[in-house]
Amino acid sequence: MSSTPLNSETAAPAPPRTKQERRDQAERALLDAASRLVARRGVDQTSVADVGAEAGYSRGLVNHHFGSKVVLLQRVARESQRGIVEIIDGLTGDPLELLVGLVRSYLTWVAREPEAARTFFALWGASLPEESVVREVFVEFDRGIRAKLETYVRSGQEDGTVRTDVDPAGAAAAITGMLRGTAAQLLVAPEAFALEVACTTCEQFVRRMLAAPGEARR
Amino acid sequence: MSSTPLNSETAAPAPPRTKQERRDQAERALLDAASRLVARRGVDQTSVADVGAEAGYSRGLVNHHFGSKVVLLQRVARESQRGIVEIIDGLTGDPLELLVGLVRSYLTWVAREPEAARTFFALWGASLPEESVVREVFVEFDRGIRAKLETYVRSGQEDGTVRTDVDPAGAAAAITGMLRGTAAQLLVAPEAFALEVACTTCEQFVRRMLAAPGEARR
Amino acid sequence: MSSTPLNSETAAPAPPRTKQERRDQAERALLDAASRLVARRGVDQTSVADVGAEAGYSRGLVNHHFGSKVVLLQRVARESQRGIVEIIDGLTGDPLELLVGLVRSYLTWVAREPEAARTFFALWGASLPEESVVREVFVEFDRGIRAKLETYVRSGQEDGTVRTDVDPAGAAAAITGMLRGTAAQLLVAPEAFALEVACTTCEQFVRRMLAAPGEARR
Amino acid sequence: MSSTPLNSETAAPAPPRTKQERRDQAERALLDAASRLVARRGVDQTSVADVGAEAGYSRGLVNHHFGSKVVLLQRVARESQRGIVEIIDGLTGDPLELLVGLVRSYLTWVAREPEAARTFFALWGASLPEESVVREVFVEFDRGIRAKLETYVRSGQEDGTVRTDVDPAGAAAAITGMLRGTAAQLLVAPEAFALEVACTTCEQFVRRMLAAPGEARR
DNA sequence: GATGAATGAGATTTCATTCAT
DNA sequence: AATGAATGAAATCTCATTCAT
Repeated sequence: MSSTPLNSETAAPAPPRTKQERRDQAERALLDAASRLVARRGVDQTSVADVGAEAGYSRGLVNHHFGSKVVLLQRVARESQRGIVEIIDGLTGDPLELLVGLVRSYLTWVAREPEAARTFFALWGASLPEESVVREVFVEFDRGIRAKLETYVRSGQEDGTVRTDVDPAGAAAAITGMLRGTAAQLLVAPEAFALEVACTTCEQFVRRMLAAPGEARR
Repeated sequence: MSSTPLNSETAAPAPPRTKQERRDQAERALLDAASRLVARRGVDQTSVADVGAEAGYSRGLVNHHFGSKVVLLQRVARESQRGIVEIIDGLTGDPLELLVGLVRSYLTWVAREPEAARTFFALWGASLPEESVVREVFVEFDRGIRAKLETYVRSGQEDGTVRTDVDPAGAAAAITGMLRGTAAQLLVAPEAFALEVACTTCEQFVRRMLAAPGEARR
Repeated sequence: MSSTPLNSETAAPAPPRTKQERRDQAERALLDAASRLVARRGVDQTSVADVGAEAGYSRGLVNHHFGSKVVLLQRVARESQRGIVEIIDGLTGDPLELLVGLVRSYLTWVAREPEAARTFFALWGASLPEESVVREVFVEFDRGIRAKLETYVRSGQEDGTVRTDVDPAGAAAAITGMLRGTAAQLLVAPEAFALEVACTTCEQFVRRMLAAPGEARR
Repeated sequence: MSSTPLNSETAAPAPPRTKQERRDQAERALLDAASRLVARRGVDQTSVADVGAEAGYSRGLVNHHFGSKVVLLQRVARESQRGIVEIIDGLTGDPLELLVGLVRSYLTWVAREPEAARTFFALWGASLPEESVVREVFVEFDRGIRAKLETYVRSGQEDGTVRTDVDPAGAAAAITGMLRGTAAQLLVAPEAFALEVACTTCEQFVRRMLAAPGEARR
């Protein structure tokens, strides 16, 4: 019954007062638990009861909060995409350097937060069959990512740092593909793979593909 | 539209005489059925009973032949990888042209045989969670693919068609990643995507990355 | 034939209020149903789905409550042993009379409650193969039973009612064996068998074996 | 086509010539294999396919030879009873000594041939539920065993070595029960049990129960 | 005589979902 | 808000049996 919220930042979250806070806290725990389990076992091998237990709650809480497993998965999928969106939105510099910089940010994210990355990739992998329930979530996501990269290519072409003989949409798709395909290889067999080499090589790819003749070559 | 059952190639195979023929024919039918269903619904949403029925046999035949679902999936995974191996092994020309040619062969394969490609990608997607039962099959496959591409890059460097400031292993991983990631985008949302543009852009990527200064630029 | 539902003991229990009550009631019903079915058909011919249905619940409830068939069977086995434990613990008198009295109590129990007895014997029978999942339950039970009887023999030897040239452990095993083997014959073919004669003869066996010279002979 | 049956006793059986010999040899192998598997895993956990394989033949041979699993089991059950019949029929001496001698023969048989004994006991155990398919085989067997022992008791009473205040049928049942129940305890937990002590004690039981006053006491 | 391909019923188990507490 | 008892569909796998070779 104490009303002093001391140490609320560093201590474990104090038991929240309001229903809304309790609700939000449970939802957060469920989403995190689902994320971990999806990364570990995959979408279909993760049960809603497991998610509840992993979150420290009951078997029934997922349905109570999300209504169905599909809704939970779509929420987790969208949350898993935020890591990548934040990377892209956090980049700075002129368009060419931004696109080159994306390579390193993306691939080191996978190495630095493999669990979060694996959640994203497990869900993406589950979207590849024709009738996947998360497919639509990734259709939208992919469209958004490519649109952003396309914009950067175009503005690079406008400010002269990017060659004009490159198709912006095609380059966006190719870069997206290269990063995702390389990151996936990394997750499947981390030990078979020199991150630093792959990273540097991908940077070269992007730079040589896009850099206008006047730009520095590496 | 011909109604003459003369064409023995397209008609249903005649009932085989020997046990071995029966076994082989059933196995073929089961693998093909499993491939179709995995492409459509994914690994976990495909039941062994469905596979038997889709193949025109009984519910129990998959276990009779393969012993378990896992064994079936690993067989299907390995078979699905053969399409890609055949593409790579079918390429000719000097190393640089071969690597550039790979791009078009790979991406048009996906467009030409989307069902076979989707089988491969659905299984690859299923290999991304940590505890996937098909993971090992793709670890080996990826290693083999990268090793082949690395060899091509090296021999290109030896015969002077490929720049020597490129890391062969890194380039192999990046090309593998680019093709796989681009193809996957194509399968997730074919309508969002101009195959020809993506194909041409990826060819540019490879050529600009690898072509030695003396080589023709496009 | 009374149509008044006054007798709350024999009527179906009222739907319970709390979760714990519901759980206990379901568990009781499942254990009783399993006991009946094991007596009738044996361990392996009893399916968990049958148990659920026989108990008036759904097919899935056994696994919901007990987790697996093995756990259920081990619970049923332990419960089936209680009838015998209660017989032994309910005996009174000096050690010799107690051991003689055990014979009649044991064998009339089999005749009086043949279903409960058959559950015990069906499970014991299932424990005889090398790899039986209930073997351990009977290893412990047998040890306990023999230990008790051994104690009675010893104290009879101490108070002079039991001959001292008898090995207590050996006598415990022999009595246990005689009762169990005789009871089993009774269950296999009740019609081939005069209970009263068998009972009297077994009492003679025990008395003549154990009675010290000063004790009355029958 | 050689006609020299050299070493037919010590060598592996020569490939038999006639169809009948081949048939008999296969049948023998199947029965032995079934016996081993029943002892190890029990009746229901033994599949006919396993029996064929354990015998070194094909999955289908059991049904080819015996028609059904039930028939095989009944054959195995009858064969498993032969060990005990041979023990009883091999005994000599006056009726009292014969019955006392039975104890040692029986219990040492269990210790000496535990696998054969366990086959018998596993099948007997399977006969205890009400609807067992081998029940009838043991009903007959028990009747036969008791009839034999009853005869011995009667003739002992006639020649004066056995007390006349003992019911012959009751004693037959009690002795049968004691031996079977003691042997079963031995098989369930051999390590918990001193064979020699149990054996000696059971001999005492029989002797004290049956010996006429003039007979030597031990 | 022997094989083993094929069937299909049935076993155990998992699990998303519903609902009373 | 949260729990967890209960359901019943569906999954994998086992297996006795049939039958063509």
